[in-house]
Amino acid sequence: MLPAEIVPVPLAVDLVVLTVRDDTLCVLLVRRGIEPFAGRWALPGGFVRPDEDLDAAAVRELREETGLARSTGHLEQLATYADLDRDPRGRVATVAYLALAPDLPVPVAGTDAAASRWWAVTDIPRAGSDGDSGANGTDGGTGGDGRAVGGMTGLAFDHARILADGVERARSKIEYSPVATAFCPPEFTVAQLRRIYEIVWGTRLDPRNFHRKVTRTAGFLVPTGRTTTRDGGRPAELFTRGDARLLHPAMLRPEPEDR
Amino acid sequence: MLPAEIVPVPLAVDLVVLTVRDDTLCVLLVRRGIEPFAGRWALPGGFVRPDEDLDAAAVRELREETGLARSTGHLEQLATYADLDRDPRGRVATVAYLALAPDLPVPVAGTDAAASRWWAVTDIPRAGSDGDSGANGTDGGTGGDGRAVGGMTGLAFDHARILADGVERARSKIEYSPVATAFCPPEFTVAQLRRIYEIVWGTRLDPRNFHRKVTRTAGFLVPTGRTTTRDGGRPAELFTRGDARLLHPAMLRPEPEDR
DNA sequence: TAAATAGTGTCTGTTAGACACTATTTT
DNA sequence: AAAATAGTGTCTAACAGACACTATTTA
Repeated sequence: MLPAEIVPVPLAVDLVVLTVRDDTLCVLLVRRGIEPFAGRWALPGGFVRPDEDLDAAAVRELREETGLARSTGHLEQLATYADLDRDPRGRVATVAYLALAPDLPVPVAGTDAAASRWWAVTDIPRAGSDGDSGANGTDGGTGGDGRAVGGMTGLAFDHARILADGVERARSKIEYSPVATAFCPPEFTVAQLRRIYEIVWGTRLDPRNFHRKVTRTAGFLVPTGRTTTRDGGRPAELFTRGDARLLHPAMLRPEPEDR
Repeated sequence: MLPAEIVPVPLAVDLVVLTVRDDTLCVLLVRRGIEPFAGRWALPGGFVRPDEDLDAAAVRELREETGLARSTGHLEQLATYADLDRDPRGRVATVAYLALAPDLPVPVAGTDAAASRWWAVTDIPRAGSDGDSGANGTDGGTGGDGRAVGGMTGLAFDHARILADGVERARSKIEYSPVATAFCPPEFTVAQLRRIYEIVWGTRLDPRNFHRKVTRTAGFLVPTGRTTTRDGGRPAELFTRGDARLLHPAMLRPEPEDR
């Protein structure tokens, strides 16, 4: 039997769902419809049901919030947060997951969310703003340098920290694994993949060296033989994801640009 | 208020405490004194107290089980495990931590553990064995290839999987961060550090190239000016840890040796 | 034709791996 | 001196970054 003095805690999963759209790294946020933090923006998530494992709960939440199928994109456990004061209702432990997805149709409103939308990670709503200035969609220009995640935000709970951890994980993981392809549609060009790296890292990459690098790293890309039709330019070859799980050698993230 | 249908779960932390001793990568295991799995070997750990955060619980358990001070070695969150069937008492979520420590004196028996000792990670007790064949200490020769973590083991709960995840994390983390120094005493030689890499990776490294690599990677090592006295050989310079948190460029893990 | 994007080749500097060689100790 | 370990230098192959150049499309 369990010792009597143990206090069990409610167990939740929260999702950092990232995508690249309109040349911006975006995260899916939902506006909370209930207390605590009613009206504030938060990461999508919910409590783990008594009959499901953590991964199953994350997959279910992802489907409920985005309609994303299990096989699309990438999903991995990020970290667990259980600080005593992170939820005013008392201690709640949340297991955060990181999801990377291709540009999706407008998200579906979840069960307990009044609304949901994509936010540029450099332009997270501040405390006090109602966050509707950008209508539904991302606003084109980012105020930041393309790398930082706003420090003082109005996100509910400790979700600003979880988001920052998720973005940092994504930025480092595309260095040594091919998960950047999770941001791409099933078939994609080298230029599309390069834009992903440039946007996630906030840097510029030489198109020619990038092309050589990704096409010659074993298992990264599989040529389909097909090409895209383009407007003004040579058609690009289309690729699908290879079966490599790690990149040897890794992609090198350039030093941050001074600008 | 929390929705009524939420079932709170007991929250524990478990530690994968690794060290290098007698030229072997070792993990600290405790023999369980109480049910479930009484008599079986398990990772040290315990339930999170109502008034402490996860990191605090991990630090407390580490001190209780090993006497290890907070500042020694390295401690980081590994992953969270909450499968429904991982504990016969019902669902228990455990947040696993990875600790890397220098070779320590014989561990102290914990509060609810009948005994504790270091085990070579390649020689984890099997189901059915009582695990006392090696007396107190690690047995010199490893049966394995120096890399695998025994698949079918007799560890309690899902601790074999957690241990495997922890070892894999350690093996990859020393590639791109200087945490291998956490296995070393406060002052150490290049050869000591090289043995750490060789033992954790299960490979041989060229002493001369390794020396050049670690001494020329900015922030990895700080020379103290002192040297060791040795028996038969030129005295080696002593170093302390540098302040780098990431290695640029990373250490390269050689292909596994065929032997 | 020009403009635009895709893709190849070439040069150079850095670094990893192999290994000859020197340096400093104990026996 | 011999043995042992520490540390440096040198050569070569792989690879990243810079960038000239060719290829294939649309307007």
